[in-house]
Amino acid sequence: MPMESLLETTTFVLHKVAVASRRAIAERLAERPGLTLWQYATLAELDDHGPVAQKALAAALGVDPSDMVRLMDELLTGRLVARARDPLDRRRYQVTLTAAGRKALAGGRGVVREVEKATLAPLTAAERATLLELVVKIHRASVEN
Amino acid sequence: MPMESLLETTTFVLHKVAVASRRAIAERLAERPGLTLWQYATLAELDDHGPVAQKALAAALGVDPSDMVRLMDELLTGRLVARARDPLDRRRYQVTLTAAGRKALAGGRGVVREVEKATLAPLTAAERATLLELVVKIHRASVEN
DNA sequence: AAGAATAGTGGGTAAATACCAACGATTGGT
DNA sequence: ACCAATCGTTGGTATTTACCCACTATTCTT
Repeated sequence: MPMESLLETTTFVLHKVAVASRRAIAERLAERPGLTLWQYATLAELDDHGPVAQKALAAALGVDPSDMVRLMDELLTGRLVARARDPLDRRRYQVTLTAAGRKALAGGRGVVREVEKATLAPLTAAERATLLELVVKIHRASVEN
Repeated sequence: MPMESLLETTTFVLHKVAVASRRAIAERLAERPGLTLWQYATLAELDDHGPVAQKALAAALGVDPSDMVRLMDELLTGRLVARARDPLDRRRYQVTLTAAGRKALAGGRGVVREVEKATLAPLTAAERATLLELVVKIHRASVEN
């Protein structure tokens, strides 16, 4: 049998698959709840880990703080998040999800679930779980330092 | 236990992992064999599927034909590939790997193996095989139309 | 109180990505 | 012979990504 060496480099295939599904999600996210992928990720992270400072948010998502500012601008004008100075350290903000933000997030989650169901369709439920487990394992190792 | 919803979206984690390892490979590829990621992929594809026309090459890699032209320019000036008009259809080229191209490809493969060994280190050999199998399965489905 | 460090901000950029339209040369259909 | 389609090519462009530096306001260190 032929070697198919390119298809044997995990990174290459991984990247192709990731980019494709990322694109699919971004497109459908843009039309329905009207969210950017990063906006969605920010809302999700915010929902996962309570009210946090912008910098912590940026670090959690792997985004430059200056880029997080502009992300916040968008979310604030959409009133999807609210900001207040942290009384304990008035340099920091405490960023919180608004009701509208929670609603947008819920819509986004629906889209993500839907698109992933399609892109991961070639896999059985067990395989999907395994895939997630494996990539999370890698991701965890790369984050812990 | 906390929900960690973002880490439960396969696409998000997949993308993070893919981008990170892709970057690592690109950096080391650039210094040692002096190849771009796309140049490497082109050489690999060329090695996998014999001499082919530029358009077929572009299609196989998922690249726009006009971008493939510029890729070829780089590979040609490095004499890593050679082109000749296909005698059966003189619109087409037949692109082939040169000895230098094969050498560069070999170097690239070493780098890729090395980097992947590092990035996939959190996984056992069996898990690495499973991961590759799963993403290839998804990729195949997305390519076949 | 002075100086160092930190959070957020604003302004900018270099590179990568992924396209598109138009064109010459060549071939296939009729 | 004519027209349509195809291959490679040129010359663009819009978007995304991922940075960097300098600055203000505030806090921490000593």
